[in-house]
Amino acid sequence: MDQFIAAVEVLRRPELRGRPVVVGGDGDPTKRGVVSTASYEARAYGVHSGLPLRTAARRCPDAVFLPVDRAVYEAASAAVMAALREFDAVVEVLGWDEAFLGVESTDPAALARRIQERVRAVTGLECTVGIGPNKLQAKLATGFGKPGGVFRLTYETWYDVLGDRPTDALWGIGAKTAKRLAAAGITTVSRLAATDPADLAAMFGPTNGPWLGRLAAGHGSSTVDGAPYVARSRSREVTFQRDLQDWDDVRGAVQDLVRQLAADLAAEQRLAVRVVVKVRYAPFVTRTLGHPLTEPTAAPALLEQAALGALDRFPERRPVRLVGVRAELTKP
DNA sequence: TCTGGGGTCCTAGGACCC
DNA sequence: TCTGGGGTCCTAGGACCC
Repeated sequence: MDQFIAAVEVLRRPELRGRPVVVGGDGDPTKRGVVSTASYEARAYGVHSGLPLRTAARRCPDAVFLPVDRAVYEAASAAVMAALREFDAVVEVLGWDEAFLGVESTDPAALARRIQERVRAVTGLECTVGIGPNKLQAKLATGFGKPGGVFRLTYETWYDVLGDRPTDALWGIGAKTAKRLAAAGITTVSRLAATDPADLAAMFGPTNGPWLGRLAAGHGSSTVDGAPYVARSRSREVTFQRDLQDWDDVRGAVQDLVRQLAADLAAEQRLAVRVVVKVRYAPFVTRTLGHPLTEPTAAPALLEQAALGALDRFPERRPVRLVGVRAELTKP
C-alpha cells in the first residue's frame, strides 16, 4: 500500500488530500515520538518514517500532525486483504499494508493492474505491485514501482536495477550489516554477490554469511504461505515523556503494562510461558531480563509476579525512558 | 533534534546431561 | 590429578522489519 497510514487518514478527512500529513505518536509533535507514516507531500520536506516528531515539525511546520489510530488501520488492512483474497492466489500477509500473492501467470502485469483496481474499488486506497520470481525480488520490485505502479524484476534485470545500489537496498540488510560490509570494501549489491561465500562465512557466520551472498544475487524463497498469522509473543511498552527517576514509578508502570498485556492475552485466549521486561535507560541503552512461568498461564497475578521478579533483577537503578513487558506464548 | 511500538529470527555462551 | 566429546536447553543481546 502507498503511504498506507497517511492514506487511510486522508480517506476519512478528504480536506487533507494534497496537504503534508504526518501520523505518529499522539499527534503532538512537541512530544517524544516518531513518524509512523508521512504523506508524499510531507516527504518532500524530508519527513519520513522513524523520524522524531519534533524534527518533522521543524522540517515541515505546516504539516497536519495526527495521532496513531491502530483500530482504524487494522480495519482498513482487513479490507485490503479481503480484496486480495478474491483472486485465485495464495495470500501471505506481511504486516498491515503488504502481502505476497503466489501466482503463476503468463501475464502478471495485467493481473497486477486488476489487483490495483480491485483494491481501489473496495478500499479507496492505492497500491503498488511488484512482480518477481521469488519473494525477495517481488518485494524489492514494489519499491521501484511506487507510487501506484507495477514493476517487474527478473534474474535478467536484477543487476541492471540493483547492481550498483548500496547493500542495504536489499531486504534483510540494514545499517549495521551494510557498515560491516563497507568496512570490508563491499559497498554494492554486485560486489556482495561476487564475494567468496567463504569470506562472508568468516565475517558473518556459516549460515548468515553465505545467505548474504545469495541475497545479493537475487535468490530467495518463493514459498507463499497462506496460513493465518499466529503471534509467538505479545508485548506492551511505553516511552515516558520525561525519564522516570524513581524506580517505584518504574515498578508501577510495569504493573500497568502487565494489566494491559493480561487483557490482550485473555482477549486472544493465549497463554504465556515466559515474561520478559525491557528497560531503556536515559542514554538509550536497552536491557532485557526474563522470568519463566512454572506453567502456561494468562493469570494477571502470575504475570505480574514474573514481571516484577524480572524487574527486581535489573542491577542498575538509573533514570528510565522506556519500560516494556513481553509475553512469550504457547502455540494455541 | 534525539531516537515509538509491535514484532521475528539468529547467535553465543553457560548450564546441564550422558 | 584432572578431565573428552557430543548434545540440548535456556537466556540475553543483536539485527532487522513494518
